[in-house]
Amino acid sequence: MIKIFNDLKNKLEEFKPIKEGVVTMYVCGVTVYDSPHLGHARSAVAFDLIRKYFEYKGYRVKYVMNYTDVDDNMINRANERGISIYKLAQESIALYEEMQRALFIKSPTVKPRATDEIPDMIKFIKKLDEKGFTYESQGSVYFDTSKMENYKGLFQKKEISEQDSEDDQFTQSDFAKDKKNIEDFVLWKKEKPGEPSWKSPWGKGRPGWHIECSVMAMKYLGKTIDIHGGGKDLKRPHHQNEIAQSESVTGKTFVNYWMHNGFLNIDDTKMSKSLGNFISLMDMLKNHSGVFLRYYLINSYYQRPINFSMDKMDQTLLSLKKIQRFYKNLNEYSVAKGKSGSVKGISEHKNQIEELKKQFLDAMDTDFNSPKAMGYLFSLINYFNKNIFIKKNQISNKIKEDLIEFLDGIDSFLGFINPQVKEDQEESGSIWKDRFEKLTNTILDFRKEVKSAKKFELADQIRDLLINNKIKISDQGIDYSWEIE
RNA sequence: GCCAAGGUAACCAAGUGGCUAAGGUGCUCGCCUGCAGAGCGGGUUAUCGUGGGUUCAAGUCCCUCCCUUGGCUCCA
Repeated sequence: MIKIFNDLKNKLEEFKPIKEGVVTMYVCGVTVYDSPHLGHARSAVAFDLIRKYFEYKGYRVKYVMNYTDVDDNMINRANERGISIYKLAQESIALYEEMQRALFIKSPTVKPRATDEIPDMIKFIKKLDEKGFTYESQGSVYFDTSKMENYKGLFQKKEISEQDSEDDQFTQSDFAKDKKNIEDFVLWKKEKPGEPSWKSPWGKGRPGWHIECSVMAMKYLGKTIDIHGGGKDLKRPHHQNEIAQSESVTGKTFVNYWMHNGFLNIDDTKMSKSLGNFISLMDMLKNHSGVFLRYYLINSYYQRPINFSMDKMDQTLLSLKKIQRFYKNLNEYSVAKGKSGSVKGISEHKNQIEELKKQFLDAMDTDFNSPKAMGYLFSLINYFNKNIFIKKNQISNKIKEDLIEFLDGIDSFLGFINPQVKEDQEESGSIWKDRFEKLTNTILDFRKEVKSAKKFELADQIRDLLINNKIKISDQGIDYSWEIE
């Protein structure tokens, strides 16, 4: 049974899909005016993990993630660069999808673009208009939040008193005068010179920010969807407004479970270009593998903020290596043949393994608590190192195969236990890889001879040369193994 | 100012009422090694920001204060 922390109700709830065996999931995507940064990666990995975990548990997942390709940022950036917003979007989407591939993020089932959905948005606003939830002001169409009961209660923990609301500085906003209520939001924005626009019953203009998500979510997933996700910054007003307009149109619950991922800060500060601590994901991938970044992100509970800093990377990398090494050791482990092992011992090991597997899955079931689950994975590793790997033939082939199957299974959503698979996919057929391996082996075979002859000084020089070229050597007595750092 | 998120060991990070507060990194000792590293094993540190309160029982619930970060409306 999967439990989800529902942000709207602020509590942990049992997940019950609308349709048995199917999960409908909508996640607010990015505004495609720039290359992706670490914060985008965080959100993308968090919801990818959730999506894939559902699939691991046997659900069929319909996963929609939109691209916002028209808004002020888009228009400003396109004008700065002297290109169309369409071209800007194409470029940014390409980069975003490159990031997805690097982080082993499965492509969403549907990836709609706002500008392709404008006729549906106009229909949607018409319906809102017919039901009396809108008004026009200065050529734009607004949603009248006072027509909706409990609008202020959405995602709100504490009641704001009328007095506080009156005192807020934003009541002096330039746009406040166009609205009836300060919380009202724009559905259709009147055309401004030099901006892209579309025809509508209210004149030329473009859609407001919130409308696109409601329209696309309902179009592809239905009037009520199981899960809606996004960054914590979208809770209010974006998601609040999505609920308001969607439920006003349909009269039904829009979303059953709301989920929000925490921010990613850098050195205790928000990433921002003006502070110069903006980390582009493409730059990051030059020095760190996508597998590793994925692991780093999954090591935090999705709801919590991550405080990123470069010096944390090293300690995290070491723990990842431990997992990957375990997987390798397990595959190479000699199991008990016939009745050579102690039956009692084998059954004890089996019980311990089953218990830790169960705890791992329980942690994942409880709101996808990946770091907690990782704790149990390490307990499993430690149990093996301590009780099984020290001697041969401690477990049966069945136990070994079961565990490998389990690890391969969870790797379908973790994506970092067995990096070999992914690397092979990328690099298979490369003659350079083959040649490089042969060359390295030749050098190390030579070093082996040198060591046998006890010319240690020369052997150490060869070792240093290779290490300086990022080839990590592990000596086991006279034998060796190596890998690229 | 208002709103939101957070403050758990040297560092990272779980734990939201109930056995000795997961796990990782670091440090340290041992095994291994020609040596080093890597690896493996043992050991190691937490009055859970502060002060009160509720309870048989609180890191976990309520209140005070302090600190960090973010948001404050056609910015996402």
